[in-house]
Formats: sequence, C-alpha cells, structure tokens
Amino acid sequence: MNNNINIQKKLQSLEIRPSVQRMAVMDYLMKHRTHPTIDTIYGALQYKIPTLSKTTVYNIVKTLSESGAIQTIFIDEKNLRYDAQTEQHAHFKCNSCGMVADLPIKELQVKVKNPEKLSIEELHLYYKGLCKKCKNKHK
Amino acid sequence: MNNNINIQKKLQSLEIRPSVQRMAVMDYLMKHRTHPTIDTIYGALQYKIPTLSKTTVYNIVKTLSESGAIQTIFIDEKNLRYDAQTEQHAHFKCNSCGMVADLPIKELQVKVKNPEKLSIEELHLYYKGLCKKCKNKHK
DNA sequence: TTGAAAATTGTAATCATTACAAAATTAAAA
DNA sequence: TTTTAATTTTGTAATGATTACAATTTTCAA
Repeated sequence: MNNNINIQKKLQSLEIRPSVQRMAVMDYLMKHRTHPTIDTIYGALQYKIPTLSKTTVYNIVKTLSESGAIQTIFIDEKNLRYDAQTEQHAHFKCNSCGMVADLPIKELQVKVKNPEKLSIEELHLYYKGLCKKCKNKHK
Repeated sequence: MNNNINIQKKLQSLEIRPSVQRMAVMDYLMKHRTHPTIDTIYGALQYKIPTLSKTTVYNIVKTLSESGAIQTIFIDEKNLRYDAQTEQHAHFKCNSCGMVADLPIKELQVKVKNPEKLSIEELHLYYKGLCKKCKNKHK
C-alpha cells in the first residue's frame, strides 16, 4: 500500500518515528472520520496488531496531538476524542446518541472583547443538538 | 441578604426546590465567575455547610445544568467546569495555568455546511492560548 | 401529626487516564 | 556485524473524577 508511504512521510516530517503502532493509529484516524475514543481505536487495531497495548494508544495520540498531526476534541463528558482533520472546522455532537460529526465552516466572523489581552492561539467551535435519527425518534 | 431571595425565586421559577445546598451552590456560581470545578465549589462551601457532601454538589450541578440555570463547560481534559452565566459568550482557557475566562461576544457570524440536517440547538465557542501572566513567563 | 416524596449524605463502584518499570525494538557507533 | 544507548512498547498498578446506591434526613401535603 503506498498510502503507508504517505503516512510515513507525514510522521517523519513531524519528527515522529513511524513505528508500526503509530502508523496504524494515524492511518485509522485518517480513514475513520468518526472522532473515535481511545477504546474505539484500540478495539479496531488490536486484531491487526495483537501485541498492541491500550497504553500505547494513549501514548501515541498524545504524541500525535502534541505535534499537531491530530486534534484532541473536548466535546463529550466521558471521553476525549481524536481527529486527523486539522484544518479548521466545527464539530457537532448529538445529545441523544453521542455521535460526533464534522461541520465544515463556510463563513466565520467572530469578534470578542479581550480586555485582559489574552493571547489567543486557537478557536474551537462545538455545536450540540440532535442528529436526524434521534430527532425523528423523539417525535 | 435579599440576594438570597433572588436566587430563591430564580430556582423556583425553574421548578427547583430552593434547598440550602442548592441556594449555596447557585449563589457561589453567580458570585464567582471563575468556572469552578466540583472540588472548588465543594471546598468553598463545606465550611458554610459543614454537613455538605461532595455527592450533593454533583447532584446539584446536574440538576441546575439540566434546567438551564447554569452551563456545563467542556474545556479541560481533567474536570468539568460550571458557569452561572447562561447568555451566549465564549470561553478562553490558558494552556499553561489552566485558568478559564469569559470572552463576551461582540460579533458573531457563522455558517456551516449541514447536509445531514443535524438539528442544531447550541453553539459553544472555546478559545485556547496563553494568559498574560503565562505569556510573559514563557519569554 | 403523619406519611409519602424529595433531597442529602457517605460509601463503594466504575471507568478513563496516567505513572512507572520492565521488556522489546531501533538507530548509531565501533 | 556487534555492541551500546536511546526510544518505544507493553502490562500492571495507581490516581482521580464521576456515578450508583442505599440509608438517613428533610420537606411538604393530607
């Protein structure tokens, strides 16, 4: 698979050694835009890499997140979630089923009062509500 | 204190019985716009209400949050935080000291693609960066 | 005054995450 | 290639926030 080569290069460009485990996590996140939790990632990869440890998955997402290769999402009270899409976009969480989706931003214009001169580096946009399925059920 | 009467009325209007504990938590959140954690709230109130249990604080913020009296903030990987300000405003978290501040919104214009017809109910805006103190230290 | 419902409390359980040390792997030096 | 050091992975144990639950207390209405 030459997809692996891309991931390998991507990690190397961030000075992250492309171990089997790291490539697998990165690959999984790039192919599954579902904002998975650690458990989901671990559950999906443990068959491909039978020796995989959940601690390793924790270590890897930490490394990837600190280097900016992926994003950590704080939208759920239970688990952190991870996202390989690092360009700016909003997230939506269904308050009923817990599903998290991407919402591409078409237009964004925000101005906030900042008298304390806080040094702003990132902006995160989270929407909450009901997904289509849950909305219909609740009727 | 006639402040208590306001809080009492506020809770009653939301059909929440104004117990001593609930009034104290609501009062604390209204007076301390610091987005405290459960531990902070409990730590501050346990002297005034010596019988107070941390479980009660959990129960109360849940009740208040479900009724819309307060907001639950998902901005920190460790703890949930609570905010009595329920009008729309953004939050800022310092990536160094962890402090959370309010940022009043002067102007907001967002349009997102929503092909899945997700039923959007709320929007949360989170900024992250460095507060003034931490910014200066890091130099 | 009494009894039912609601709220509070303390303890135990759960569960996500982190700490840590040992084992395995990789890269670099000789 | 062999040796050595650094890095990564792994499993287990610890931590810490939150929840479950049952007992107690308080409140409210009959």
